[in-house]
Amino acid sequence: MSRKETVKLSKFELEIMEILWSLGESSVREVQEAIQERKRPAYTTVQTIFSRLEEKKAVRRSRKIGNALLFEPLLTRRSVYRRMIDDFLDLFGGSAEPIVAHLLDTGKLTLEDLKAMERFGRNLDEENGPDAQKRGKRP
Amino acid sequence: MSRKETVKLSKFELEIMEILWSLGESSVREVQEAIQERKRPAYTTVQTIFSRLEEKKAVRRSRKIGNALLFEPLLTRRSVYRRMIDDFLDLFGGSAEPIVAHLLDTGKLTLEDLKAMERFGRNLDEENGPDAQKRGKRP
DNA sequence: AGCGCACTACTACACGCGTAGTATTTGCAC
DNA sequence: GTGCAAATACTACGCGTGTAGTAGTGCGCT
Repeated sequence: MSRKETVKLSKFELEIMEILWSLGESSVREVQEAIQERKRPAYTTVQTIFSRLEEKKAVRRSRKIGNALLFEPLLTRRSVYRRMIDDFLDLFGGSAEPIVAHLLDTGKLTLEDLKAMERFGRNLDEENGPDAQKRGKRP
Repeated sequence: MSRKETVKLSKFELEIMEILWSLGESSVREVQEAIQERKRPAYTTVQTIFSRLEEKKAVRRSRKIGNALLFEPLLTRRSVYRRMIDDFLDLFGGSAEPIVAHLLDTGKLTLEDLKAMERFGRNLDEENGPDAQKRGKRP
């Protein structure tokens, strides 16, 4: 029953995954440089996160280019979001009401948005592949 | 700009606050015993959380009954929820869309719910007071 | 007035996470 | 084939959090 399939990711780990999802298979360097300069951590810090993501089976070494490893995501954005949202809802006893109330309250969401969303379903990514449409494997 | 007025609470701290909000001014013992037996931690564990909540100015010692301190919340549920939800949304780049999509997706929320909520506004607590309607201060 | 039980105060510890340094390896250019 | 620049591997540390033990104190009953 309980969604335990997908491991829990920390805030920073999620950020790395987010970049991996958008770039697809990438090196540590590429990911590090994709982080906004203002909050870009040391190279080794990003490396550490990759190790942890590896332990968690959230990414895997896909291949090696020169002396650099390339990593690819093993989890989909969708599954990770599911897990995060479910965990979050649990904080409120599983009820979505407080969240939605707040969203409506602060104007972050309107009934119109909802109707629109229902009209033409979801736009989260599909179950597989990086969301970068085309980006041939670099040689 | 940024909602920094209200401090960040951990999962367990939130649970304690939740109980405090529903019971109003209470002792450590009362709160500890209000936790479902299955996951009830040691008395001193609850005490520790109270200390931390005190440091964070989330509660304060209101008075003393016998040798026991009574605590009362200093934050409203509403303000804490705001903070939590805003923090959470930030994880998704501030967009509510993935969350709502997921909620609709999993049936945790329907358009009907939304319409109902809009029809007769919010039912989070008002800006002050415990939400236990009547419960005279015990002598 | 004395004593015990409950409560408070203080201390501890392990684990996750953000953060990064140092040491070791290795591909590549010459 | 040798050396360098860059990458990897390993180690470290401080803070937050969940968890609780122990030492000290004081209210209330007899």
